[in-house]
Amino acid sequence: MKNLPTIKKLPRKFYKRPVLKVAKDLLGKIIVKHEGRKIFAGRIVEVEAYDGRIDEASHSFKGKTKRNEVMFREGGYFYVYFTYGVHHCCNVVTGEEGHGAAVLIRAIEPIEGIQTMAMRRFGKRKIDEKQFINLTNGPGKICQAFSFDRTHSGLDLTGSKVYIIDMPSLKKSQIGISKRIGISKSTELPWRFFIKNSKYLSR
DNA sequence: ATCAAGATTACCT
DNA sequence: GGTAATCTTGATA
Repeated sequence: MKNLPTIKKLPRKFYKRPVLKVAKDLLGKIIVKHEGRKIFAGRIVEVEAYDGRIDEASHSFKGKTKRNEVMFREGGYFYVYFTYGVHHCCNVVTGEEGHGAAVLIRAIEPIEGIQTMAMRRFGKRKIDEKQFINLTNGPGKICQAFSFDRTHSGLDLTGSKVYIIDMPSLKKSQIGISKRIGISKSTELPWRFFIKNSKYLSR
């Protein structure tokens, strides 16, 4: 057997790099969640970088607290928080221990587990293909579809419950860059990255 | 103890 | 385009 693509989890080394590099490199990769024998998976199409050392919009900007403790670990942990009394958002911790940097996953192209995602998002299993783009095109929607909540915060992404599968790197020309969405501080930083032609973006 | 803000979304006009 | 929903967190007293 040769020339078959190898399915490989991203290793610790991938995550322990600077947050802006990890953010761009996460585009096109596949995030996977196992729930018993059910599997959920999707292609990451939009992310934002947060770096607590220089970025006032980051939860970690003012130092370690009970809520953001996971952000200060070494790269490769899953940071999930609850906001607006309604939604969860999920992040990938990057860099070395103590950095307080993470990548917010903002939009995904659903691949596996779509019927269950539809159930969680819209209360029914059968949805029109047209609605696929509304399943996971926002950070809160992703967490609803995948059932990510604070109990998943601190999971090791090199483990077997939630992880990310390596995929070929994208060309630079396929990646779009913009300011981040929904923040009120450090708004000028161009730290949102997305796959240019994707139909599954949050906006 | 109290309070304001929040890395959002859905639904309204 | 505007805003209600809903509750945790972190800051201040």
